[in-house]
Amino acid sequence: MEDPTVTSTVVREPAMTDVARLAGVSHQTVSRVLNSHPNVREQTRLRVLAAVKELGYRPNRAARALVTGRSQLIGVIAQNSTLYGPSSLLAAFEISAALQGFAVSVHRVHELGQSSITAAVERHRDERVAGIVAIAPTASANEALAEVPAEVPLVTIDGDPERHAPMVSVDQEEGAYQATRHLLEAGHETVWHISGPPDWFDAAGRIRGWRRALQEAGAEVPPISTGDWTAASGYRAGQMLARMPEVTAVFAANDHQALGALRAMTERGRSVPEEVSIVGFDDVPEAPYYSPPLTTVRQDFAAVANATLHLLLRLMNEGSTGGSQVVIAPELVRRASVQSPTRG
Amino acid sequence: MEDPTVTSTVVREPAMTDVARLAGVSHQTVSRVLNSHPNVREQTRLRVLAAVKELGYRPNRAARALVTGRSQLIGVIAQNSTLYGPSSLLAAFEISAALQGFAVSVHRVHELGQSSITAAVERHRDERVAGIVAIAPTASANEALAEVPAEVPLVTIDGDPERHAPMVSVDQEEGAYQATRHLLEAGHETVWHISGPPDWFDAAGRIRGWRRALQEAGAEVPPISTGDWTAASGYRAGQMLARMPEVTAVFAANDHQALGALRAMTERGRSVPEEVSIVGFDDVPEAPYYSPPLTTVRQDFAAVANATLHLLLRLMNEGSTGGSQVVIAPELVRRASVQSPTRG
DNA sequence: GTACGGGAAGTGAGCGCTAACACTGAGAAG
DNA sequence: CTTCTCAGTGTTAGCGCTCACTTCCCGTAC
Repeated sequence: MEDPTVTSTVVREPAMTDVARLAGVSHQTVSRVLNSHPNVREQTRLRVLAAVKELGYRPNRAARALVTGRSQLIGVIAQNSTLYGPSSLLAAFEISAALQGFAVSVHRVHELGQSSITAAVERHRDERVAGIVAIAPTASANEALAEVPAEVPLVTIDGDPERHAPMVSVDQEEGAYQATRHLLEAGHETVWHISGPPDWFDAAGRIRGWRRALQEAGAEVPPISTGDWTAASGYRAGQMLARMPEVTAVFAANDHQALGALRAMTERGRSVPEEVSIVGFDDVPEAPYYSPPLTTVRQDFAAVANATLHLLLRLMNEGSTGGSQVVIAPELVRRASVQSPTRG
Repeated sequence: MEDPTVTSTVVREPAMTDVARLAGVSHQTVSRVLNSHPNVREQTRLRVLAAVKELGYRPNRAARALVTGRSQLIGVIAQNSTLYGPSSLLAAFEISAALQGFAVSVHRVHELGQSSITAAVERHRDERVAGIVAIAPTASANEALAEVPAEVPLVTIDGDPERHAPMVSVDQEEGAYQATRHLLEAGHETVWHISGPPDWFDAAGRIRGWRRALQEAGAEVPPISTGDWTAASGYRAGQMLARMPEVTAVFAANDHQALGALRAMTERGRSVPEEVSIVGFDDVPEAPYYSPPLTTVRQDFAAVANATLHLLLRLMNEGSTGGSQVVIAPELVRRASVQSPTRG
């Protein structure tokens, strides 16, 4: 039989008062040391730190969050997808945030409808996150975000540029413009486009850039094939385009659609780039190994993530930054999928 | 001039007591309603719910976490990568967790060394997460995890099977075995392997499966080309293999490496599948659109995510489940990159 | 000498919640 | 009619922190 008073002693994690007792100071001094406040004698500071280490003390962030009303947590809303762009972005953001000492709480929504976005925002606010980042590439998502009270620090990625709110995005229009110009300059009479889902701002921006380049060059603007970012949709679009002999240049709204189109062309015996040139968008790591290696437009996701975090940090500290929007420039990457058309 | 007592009133978020006051009950009753405790009269319940709605009350999870010692948060440790496997897994897990009402806090580590894993665990424990999931595909990561105190609910994905701990993984060896058998049955004398990084358990398992299939068939076990999961490394390995006429069948440890090898073969004029057959692993969404469409092994990440969550939930509720390990079976997906060798 | 200033601490309250316990009243059991 | 039970509710005490305030002490100015 053991001593009941001993067995009943719950093994409690050390709290700030335990550290204080060991260091021979008050809990307030421990708090000051841990939050690197000034006005603590160096000698005291070291004594506290030693006690922290000895006890293996771990500050309770829940308690801190309770009293300050803010946790050191950034809430991210992303969609349920393994699309290259959004998931690269997410990974990059998590890295950036960790570097600044923030943990990241991710909430995936299955669809970008208003209600699920709103629910995700609510969930994050329950958690008393310090700020929210939303990857909101569609209009419906942006409508939901517009309803979020202004006091919630919120930065949108790839959102509606018309919404006057803190936002970071890649200049899709510019990227698409460059891609299309590149094909035009290679000598193609016009460029066909396999777009992304039209309710995505990215897709719309790429369409605008493509169209602007064609119009500036006085080229015909052919009908658009609409895809859904998947290789499968690019393949279906490619099957159509492959049948039309006048198609010599295709700009796909992302690399995976470009791959699908490539495959369709190959199957139909239209060689790329000899007969048909193709340009993608994203520069996925595999793009150099497609057959042929894909010319594409690179987006700098790390830069987007960084800009997002810094915008959010400013928002959290200063309350408001107006509707500052950051736009990151994309970059054309030339590989082997573009060539001058063989004159009939 | 306004009444100073009014102007000094800070706009505070409604707390449980505010709801209680409005509903004419005690805050404890509100708590009971919100946590769906029994022994609350239906009529009272409705009154409370109405008050909650009217005030837009949002329970403070930090306060709850403080008193219960646990948040409704699951901490995930993943590596800094956009590798298809890990990121699909992560996305799938976030979905599963959200379905069960858990938020997910993700911590990305840049390397899988002991110190960074330990730091990530500590960070999550600070946060008082209810449980931790670690995607820990290397030995060093597993060593760090072995140090985690047993009272922390922890489930490892793709970890060291030798470590007697709750773990979920895909049967890599079986998948590789099937892939290799498939090539052997097509008539190839032996199968060359482009492996993943050897310190990854997945890579090691695939090597074992490949070797077992060869040995069972009495085939020669050729030297391994080691890759790092990227298409670039597959390409480099492929450049070697393409120069060796005796190479007619290649099993790449993932689809991206397979793509790189494919590219190298094509560049060297060795047609796939006519001269060389290739099998990958993962079944990335783009695999059907490679040239040729890639035969590969599919991993069911949603099943892994689900199993992980349920194991973790059991661990959280029951304290221990022994070292239960769940293994998910992979599935061979036949496409066009495998063919019988052309007899010289 | 007294007064003052400010660095270096400590004290007490309270953030919003849950757990434990106390209480109430109505119906069942004796 | 008392006693018991138990559903339904209230009361109280913290959880572990930070914030606002107070206290102490020493150096300097007058």
